[in-house]
Amino acid sequence: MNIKLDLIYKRLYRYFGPQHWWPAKTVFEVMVGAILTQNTSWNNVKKAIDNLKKKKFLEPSRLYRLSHKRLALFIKPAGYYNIKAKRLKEFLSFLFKSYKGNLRTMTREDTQELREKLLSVNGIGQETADSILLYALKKPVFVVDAYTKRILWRHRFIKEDSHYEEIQNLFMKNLKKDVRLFNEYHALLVKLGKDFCLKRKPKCDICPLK
DNA sequence: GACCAGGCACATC
DNA sequence: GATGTGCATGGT
Repeated sequence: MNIKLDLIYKRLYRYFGPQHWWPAKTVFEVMVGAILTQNTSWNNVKKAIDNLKKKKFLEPSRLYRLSHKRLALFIKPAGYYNIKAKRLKEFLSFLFKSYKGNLRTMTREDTQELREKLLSVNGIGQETADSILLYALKKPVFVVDAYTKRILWRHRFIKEDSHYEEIQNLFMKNLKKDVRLFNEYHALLVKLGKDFCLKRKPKCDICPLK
C-alpha cells in the first residue's frame, strides 16, 4: 500500500501541479476558513471571509467581541450562518480560555492533546480539527474529507463504510509524516474530486488515476 | 428547479 | 454503532 499511495500522489502532482493550500494570509484566517467551509464550497467561504476582512474583524480578539447577530450577518454567504457563527464563537472562547487568545501558545501544545481538545469544542469535528492542525498550525496530520473517502472507495482501496480514523491511518502509517506532503496530498485529492470524482456523475473514464 | 459543496451535532432506534 | 435530520447560501 505504501508504494501505491506514493504512486497516486506522484501521478496527481504530475497531473495537477501544486495546489497552494491553504488559500489564506494568516494562521487565524485558516482556522476561520476551516469552520466556514464545513459542507460548503470555497467560493462561498471566500465571500464571508472578505466581509470579515473588509471590516477588520479577521483577528481573534475583535472577532471574539463581535456579537452573534453581526457575525452571522457577515458570514451569511457561507451558509448555515447561525450555526457557524456559534461554532466560531465556541472556538474563540476555547482559544481565549485555554491560550489567552494566543495562537503561538496553542501551537506549542502537544499535537495529540490539542487534537483532543479541539474535538471537544462544539462544532469542531475530526476534519475541521485536522485542517486546523495541518493547514494552520503545520502539524503532520492527514486530513480526510468526503472526496478522500469517495475517491478511495471508487478505486476500491477502502470499504464504503470505512471510518475517518481508519482512512486517516492508511495515509499516516504508509507515508512519511511530512507536513508539506500531507498538505499537498489532501489538496490534490480535493482537486481530483472536484474535477473527476463527482457524486452523481463521476468522470471515471477520463480520471487521471485510471 | 434539482443538485451539490473542503461537516457537525443531536435524536432515535 | 448505525441511520436520519436540520442547518442555508450560491454556482452549475
